[in-house]
Amino acid sequence: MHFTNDELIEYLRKNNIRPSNIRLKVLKYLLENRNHPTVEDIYHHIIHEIPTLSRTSIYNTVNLFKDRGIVNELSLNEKELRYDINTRLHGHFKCESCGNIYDFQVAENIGDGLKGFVVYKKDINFYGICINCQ
Amino acid sequence: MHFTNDELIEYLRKNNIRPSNIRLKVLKYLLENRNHPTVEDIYHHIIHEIPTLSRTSIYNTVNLFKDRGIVNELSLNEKELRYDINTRLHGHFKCESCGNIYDFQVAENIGDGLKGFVVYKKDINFYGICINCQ
DNA sequence: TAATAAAATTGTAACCATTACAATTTTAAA
DNA sequence: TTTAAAATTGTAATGGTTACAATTTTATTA
Repeated sequence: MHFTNDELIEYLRKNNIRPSNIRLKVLKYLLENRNHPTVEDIYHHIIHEIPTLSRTSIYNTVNLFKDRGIVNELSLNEKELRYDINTRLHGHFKCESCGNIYDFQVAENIGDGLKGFVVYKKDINFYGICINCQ
Repeated sequence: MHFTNDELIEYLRKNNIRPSNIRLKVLKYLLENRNHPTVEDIYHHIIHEIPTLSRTSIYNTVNLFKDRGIVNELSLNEKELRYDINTRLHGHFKCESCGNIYDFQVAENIGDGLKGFVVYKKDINFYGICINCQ
């Protein structure tokens, strides 16, 4: 999947995020890879294009994206947090053997028992051994 | 709910955990309160009964309980981890207003799409505003 | 265009829950 | 009692993330 600069700028503007060089590159990476990267992953990918890049800028960027609702922060019982550009409801499976993270479908009515509760974030994370590691 | 010492000892022995004073007190606290406490919560509750108690002992104990499968570790996007003596499948709802953590039912067949995957941990955590804080 | 303000970026230091580890104490076994 | 094993303790280290001030870049206005 490939996104033009104009598409990336539009994506950010629609979500009330001023486009900047760093933000466009982070967004592009998230959209074109969709690999639930850590801050370190993102940093290493972009440092080659922006040699003065600071890790703090990546932290600032993903936190801004999170506040604006265009990424979800994943806490998968690892040391580092991960970021997911896919904000539609889905589950994550982490293979403890190969480390891969798989998306899986989840019924929309999960948690419907919470009547009267306002839910604005749903984390569904499974752990185990994936089919390729058996 | 109240547990006798003999019941607590039996509970640990059945799960291959040598009973000790600290372990019995931690287990008793988890069973009788069921409030998803942090290490700090547990420590503060027991320090009155064991003045020489060390935080490390609480860390050791909850990690041992986790390894033996009698508690689940909850990562609810807080600084601290929490521990839940109820290891049956259920979801957690964290109210961002009052901080309360609610259990809720979850269909047993959630994640059945993961055919061929061995799942040994299921985390289902929701965040929002509870019915009492609206 | 220049001057000014606002926003973005950077780098360092601090934070702090958790773990590592060695020393001490307690418990169990012989 | 002796000895070994296990449990507990206290301190130091870890390391991802945040705080914050300084610098740079971008946008606005005269």
